[in-house]
Amino acid sequence: MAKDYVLQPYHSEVDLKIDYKEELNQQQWEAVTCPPGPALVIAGAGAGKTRTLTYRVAYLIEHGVEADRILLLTFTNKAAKEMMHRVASLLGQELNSLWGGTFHSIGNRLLRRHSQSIAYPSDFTIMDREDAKDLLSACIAAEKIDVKATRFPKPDVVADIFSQAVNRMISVDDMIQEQFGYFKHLTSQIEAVLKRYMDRKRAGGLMDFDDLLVLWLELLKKDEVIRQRYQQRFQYVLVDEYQDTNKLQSSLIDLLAEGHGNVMVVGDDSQSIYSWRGADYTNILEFPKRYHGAKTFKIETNYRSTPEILNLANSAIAANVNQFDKELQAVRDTGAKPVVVSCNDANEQAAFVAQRALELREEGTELDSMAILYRSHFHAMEIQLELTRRNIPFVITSGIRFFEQAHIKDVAAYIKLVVNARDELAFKRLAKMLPGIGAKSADKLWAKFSERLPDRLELPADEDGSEESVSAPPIEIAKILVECAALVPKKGKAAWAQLTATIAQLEDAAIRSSPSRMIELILDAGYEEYLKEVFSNYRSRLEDVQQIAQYARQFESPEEFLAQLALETNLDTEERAPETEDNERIRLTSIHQAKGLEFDVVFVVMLCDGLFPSSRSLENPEAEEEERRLFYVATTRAKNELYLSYPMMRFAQGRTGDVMQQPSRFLNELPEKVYESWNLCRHSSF
DNA sequence: TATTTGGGCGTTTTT
DNA sequence: CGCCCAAATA
Repeated sequence: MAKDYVLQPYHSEVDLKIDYKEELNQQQWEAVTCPPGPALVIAGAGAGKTRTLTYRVAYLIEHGVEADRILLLTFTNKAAKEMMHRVASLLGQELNSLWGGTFHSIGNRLLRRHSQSIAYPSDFTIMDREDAKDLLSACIAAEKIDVKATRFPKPDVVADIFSQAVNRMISVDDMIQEQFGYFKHLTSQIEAVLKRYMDRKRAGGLMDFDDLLVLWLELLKKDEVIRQRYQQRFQYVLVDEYQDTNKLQSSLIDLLAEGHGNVMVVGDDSQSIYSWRGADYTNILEFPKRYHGAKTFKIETNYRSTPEILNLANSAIAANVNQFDKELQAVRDTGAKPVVVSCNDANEQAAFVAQRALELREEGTELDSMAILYRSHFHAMEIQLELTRRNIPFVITSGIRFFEQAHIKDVAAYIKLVVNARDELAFKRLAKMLPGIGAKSADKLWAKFSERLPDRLELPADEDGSEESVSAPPIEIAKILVECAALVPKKGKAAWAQLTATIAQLEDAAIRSSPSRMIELILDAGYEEYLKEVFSNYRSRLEDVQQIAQYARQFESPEEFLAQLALETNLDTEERAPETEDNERIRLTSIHQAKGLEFDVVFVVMLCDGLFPSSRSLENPEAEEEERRLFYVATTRAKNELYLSYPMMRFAQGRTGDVMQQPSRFLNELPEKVYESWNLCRHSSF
């Protein structure tokens, strides 16, 4: 323990670039300048969480800590980028040696360097959710389970069982006992699927998102040399959104900080909204117990919202039992009361939102600083239509993320196969794009193809933990494809030959060195034709692919490009194409994705019981509390104006006619004095 | 008969 | 968009 380790400024205090006392409030200042050792910062919504963390990093660096001794863990790529950017601009210098990123991206970085220690190739492929599901389906099929007769869980559900188990660090058996009791009798079969799934992943050099964390932890636990190396390297560990970490993530942090205990975690238990992903907010509640002598800082001054909005937010969260005591203090001047708007149906609600947004714009609020938030992506249907109809520009962070769209994944599959010939999923995806080849033929082709791949070399254990990876001699994929041609149905022969030729060109060293050139080649070699045939919106998809080619220019190898592609599931439109003109757009987003953002005006829509809170969450009180925290997150995004709306009727699926909706219980819980009511209903009988 | 392909319908939240 | 089932095709 570095008890008497005192931070010494590089220069005398007067020479520091940043005047911490001046730029921070008292509570923030205390956290930022605290001595080394464990620290818990409880920062309410809008209290300057990011600010505190970035100033802390700057403070450490200004006090002589080398940037590469700091590890900054965040929840989203966006948050990571923003923080790195802010620190750099605070200090007026680029900080390339500072390790900052999501848990998953840091895991990826470490595992690439030390893949030998966990018996993986360094060019392992990262699977997204869909890939993982496909592989899981294949495993269930291979187990010869009669899914109909046994009512075996769907691949989605199996994936969830596995994921929850690893993230919470419990066995699959326990996981089923606890939350999937109705599959108890299938436990041994589910475990058999898991075994097969793990074997297939390893055989194919594939990792799912969870593996990036699981194997990272395994690496540190097993390999003492590597563990000590990183424990010594990262003298300061800082974690953002700590309330959303799960057991696996907190174990990683604990292990890394084992020697020195210099961990600063920042979070807000009231904003914990990821328990469905295994997040456990007892991590934050019990941090002081786990880290003896931890200092706790509370930052409770809210600079973001008007007192009226805060008032509503505070009363919204009051119904929750499990939380730290804290009271957000408003410092802003009084503003407009939040409005609860009842509408006839979703169309009227959409009309209201559009209308109000236009009025506010007339009054001088830019569309850019307005957001429409909802619980689930499909709640935004009518609003999208209405905004399109009225020519109001908008950006939507949709349910399907940019890189998960079919055409992007198609292009990636070519590159993936060239990089990693054992990638079963990439192979099958390419095969199924050809005419006359469906799931069955793809299976057969893969069986033939994979049996012809050379055995993987036994990699020698690496004594000094060198960062160089051992590379096997390249596999000539095109050649093996030719050997499989006999199995291709007649209809697909020509296309198979073309695919073979394309792969051969991609394998060529000159092309292979540039992911961007690879993509251009894929387009020219027939993928553009394919796009035209298959998709009605060919133009926009082609543009997407061209944009990807552009984006790929910054990467020097396809491996690097693919890793980034897999981890940045969420790259925004703005980041892909920096806006040239100032065309302002209103933002549509799920509340989960709006976390950490703020807007002058916020509309929260579809506040119906059963939609928000979702009907599934009403089954247990803990889930309901989480939904309430989600509501709290939504309301605290607003700076100046907040509109909470709900339709009285909703078109029912399956049946004809409309179904009556009850306003959300979260609205009913609010004291009437905290909001104003607008009733847009034409029928006033209820 | 074995597969592929097309159409209809329902969506929690994400790295 | 993906999943599932029914019709079309080899």
